[in-house]
This record gives sequence, structure tokens and C-alpha cells, in this order.
Amino acid sequence: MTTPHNHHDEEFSKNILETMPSDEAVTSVSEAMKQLGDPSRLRIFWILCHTEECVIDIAAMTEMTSPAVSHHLRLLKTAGLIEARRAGKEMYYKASDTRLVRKLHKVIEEIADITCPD
Amino acid sequence: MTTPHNHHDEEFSKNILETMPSDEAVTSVSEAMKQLGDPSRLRIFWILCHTEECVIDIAAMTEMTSPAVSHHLRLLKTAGLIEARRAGKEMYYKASDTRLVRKLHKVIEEIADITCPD
DNA sequence: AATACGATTAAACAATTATTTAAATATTTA
DNA sequence: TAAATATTTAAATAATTGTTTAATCGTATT
Repeated sequence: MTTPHNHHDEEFSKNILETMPSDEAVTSVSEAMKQLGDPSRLRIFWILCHTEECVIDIAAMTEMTSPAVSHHLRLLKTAGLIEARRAGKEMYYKASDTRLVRKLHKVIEEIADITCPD
Repeated sequence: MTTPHNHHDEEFSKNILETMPSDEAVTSVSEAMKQLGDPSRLRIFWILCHTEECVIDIAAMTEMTSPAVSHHLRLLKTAGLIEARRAGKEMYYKASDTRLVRKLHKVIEEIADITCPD
């Protein structure tokens, strides 16, 4: 495959296309990013990276209703970013202990410190 | 402020709330994540992290129409993730040279290499 | 078993967003 | 200046998504 315009030498363009992330990689990365692309979920995720909490407390900390929190928790859980455990009447959520989560948490903290780009 | 349930000691809860990212930080981080939460934009962004390209070539590489690419480019540009320059009839786009962009690029490459979480 | 509490689900609504096709704009070249 | 090329904008449509309110489900307690 060749691009309509040839701004780079063939070797280079070929290399780019070959090292391009696979569809699966793109899907999984964008799926994770998408979940954190919502401010409510980002807040919840951040909290759960630091502590394990029940739904009511998360709702209080983020000033949201329980159903709204529950909805976001489900999405985060489906994406594999958080996990849950039941203790009596309560469900406790916390960030999953995976490389993906650790990297996302790290980049969030780093970006949050920047605030102004550059 | 105290959470409805007290699963942690007061000192700890207080500390969490205080270190919680500000609204501005949350907004800016989630805005960046949101842009990369779309697979089409993630692909485009990845390409532009590696090379400068014109719209037609990006469209060819991603198998999208020019208007669709143009639309995503505008969003990425508004978010400060990419920049543009005109050369004759063509517009050339590339990733912005900022800390934010470098960190996002890095985490994308890292996550893409993982594929399977954990 | 009845009640209370925590959490989830469902339905409805509002809002945002991606894609397509067609038209418009900008720049170069004949 | 007319035609060709590259890109953007606009209009229309389809699809996704977040939030709210009300109802339901699961667990524990009395």
C-alpha cells in the first residue's frame, strides 16, 4: 500500500504502517481511555486507585447519586479497571492490580500535575 | 466533610479528599483522554506522533474519508494534541511537542504492547 | 417473616457525537 | 481567470451516552 502523496521515502512509510498498533491494540487502548474520558469516571477511578470504598461513600465523595455511581462503576468494571467484593450489604470497589491500571494511574497523576500543557 | 460510612480513620479520609485532583485537573485530563478514547482519533494521533502527514495521506492510512479525518483532526487540534501548518494546497498535521503529548504517546505505546491486562 | 439498608436495574429523557453527502473555501497551475 | 486539487464546513442522520426517578434485588437485622 502506498499513500496518495509521497512525502516520505518508501522505506519510512512502509515502516510506519508495519509498526502501527493492531486493531486489537487500538481497540483495547481506546476503550480504556474512553472510560477515563468521562470526568465522573476519572474521579471515581482516581479515588479507587487510592482506597477501597463502598458505593455510598463514593457517591458522597463525588457528590453524585448512587445510581449514577453504580452505572459508572459497572463501566469501569467491565473495562477491567476496577474490581468489586461484597461484604454484607455493601459492595467494595477498588482499582484492579494490573499493569494497565498502574500505568493509567501514573499518567493521570503526571498530567494532573501539569495542568497547563507544555 | 465526612463520608456516610466510616471505613477508614478520619486522618486518612481527610487526606484523600485533600489530595484529590482539582476540578480543572480532572477536566483537562479527562478531555485529553476523551479525545483518545475514540479509536479513529487514537490511530490518527499515533500516526502523527511518528510523522507529519497531510489529510489525504492520513485518510488513506486509516481508510477513512477526508471529511471524517478533518473532523477528528479539528478535535485533536482543539485539545492541543496536534498542530497544523499549511504548505501550498496541503495542510500538514503532527503531534504537538508538549509534555502532555509525550506522556500520552508513551502510555499508548506501553499499553498497546501489553494487549492483555496483567 | 417483616423491615431496613445498600446496591443495581429499568425506563425516560437530554445531550453529545460520529459519519455521510454535498457544498464551499483556499491555493496552485494552466 | 478558469480549472484542478486539497481541505474544511454544513446539513442531515444515526448512534451512543450520561443523568434522573422509580422500582427491584440481595443481605442482614429485629
